[in-house]
Amino acid sequence: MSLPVSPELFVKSDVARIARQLLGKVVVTVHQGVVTSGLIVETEAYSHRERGCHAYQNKMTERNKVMFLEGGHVYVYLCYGMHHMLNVVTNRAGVGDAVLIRALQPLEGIAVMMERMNATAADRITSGPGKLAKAMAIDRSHNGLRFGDSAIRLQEGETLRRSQIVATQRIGIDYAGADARLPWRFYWKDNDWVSKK
DNA sequence: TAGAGGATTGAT
DNA sequence: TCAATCCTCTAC
Repeated sequence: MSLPVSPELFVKSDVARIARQLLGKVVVTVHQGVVTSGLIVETEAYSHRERGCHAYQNKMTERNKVMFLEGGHVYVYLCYGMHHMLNVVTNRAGVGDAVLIRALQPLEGIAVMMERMNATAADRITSGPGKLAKAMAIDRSHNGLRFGDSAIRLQEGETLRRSQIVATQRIGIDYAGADARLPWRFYWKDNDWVSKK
């Protein structure tokens, strides 16, 4: 399947629902003519209404300004000085919501991804937000692009049943207090490519 | 303008 | 359990 994801998905519902609906979709990147792609198996929702979010209370900064573009834009930032995080901006322009893509199941370009990861096996090369960005050659040059750009796009893939989706609390945001306990991490049940804590 | 810390990862 | 690594944000 290579149907592009309808842009309406990113603006027509709340960010947690969109995070769930992104499971099974396909991320495709083209870097120096090389195509890589993977099924989304893990996501996290971030809403301007809670403390875990870079755009909490809709506060715009130099880093997060892309989050305030219309849903369907690409938000990439550098974490811990070395890892790039891939996010899908959601909601209408002016509202800072986004979905973090945390893990992929590789489809195309597996040999290239292994090479980029210095891996001798295809094992777990995209199981984690920093890893998948490196494997798919995603960096801050993608920040502010729209999904559908020649470098990065989202396509329809597999449709998951409700029973195949697990919701848990998000990872690595203890600073968010009670909001850290929101069940806004979604993953594909029993999928080997989900990141492990 | 200085200082603290982070939506992670991999090695010890 | 801890270091790597650098950009961003906050406070002064």
